[in-house]
Amino acid sequence: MNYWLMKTEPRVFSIEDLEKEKQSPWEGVRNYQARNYMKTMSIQDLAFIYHSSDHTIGIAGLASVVSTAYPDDTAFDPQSPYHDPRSCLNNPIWVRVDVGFLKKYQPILTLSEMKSYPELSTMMVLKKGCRLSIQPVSHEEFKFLNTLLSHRNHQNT
DNA sequence: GCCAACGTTGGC
DNA sequence: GCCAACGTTGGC
Repeated sequence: MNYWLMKTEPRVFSIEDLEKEKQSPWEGVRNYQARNYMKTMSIQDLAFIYHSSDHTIGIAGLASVVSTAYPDDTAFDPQSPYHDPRSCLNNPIWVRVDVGFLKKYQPILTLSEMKSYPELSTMMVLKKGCRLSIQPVSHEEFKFLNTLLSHRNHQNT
């Protein structure tokens, strides 16, 4: 089993949206490195959902990977904001996976709080200028985060 | 809204 | 294959 961090702008798609929909395609990834990571995902992998470009930035929830990668057909749709004319049905460039809602973290584990833990200093998302929207998370990082987050959620529910 | 850091494009 | 110009990301 592998662990991931998946970025989203909550104004476009938030953890609340995923909670409502229970399951959703993770579409619109248009970066080769992120795509390649998605292609290596397995069912039951776990992914932190990270809210970026918002007034509250940080880890907002947890999702499970519920499908392996398959063609992202939003690339074929001229009406879609994710349209890419280079990608065609018989030779799709872009893929997506489906993710299922698991948890919402309240409050969000903010970026600035994450920066305060030396255990998380290796995380890609904390590296300055890292724009990769799908990031691998190490087992150690996951373990630390999971412990931290379940403790926090306990205190608040 | 600003702007640094990054990824992509395209001329050569 | 190099690299300047450009568009985008994302924290602040």
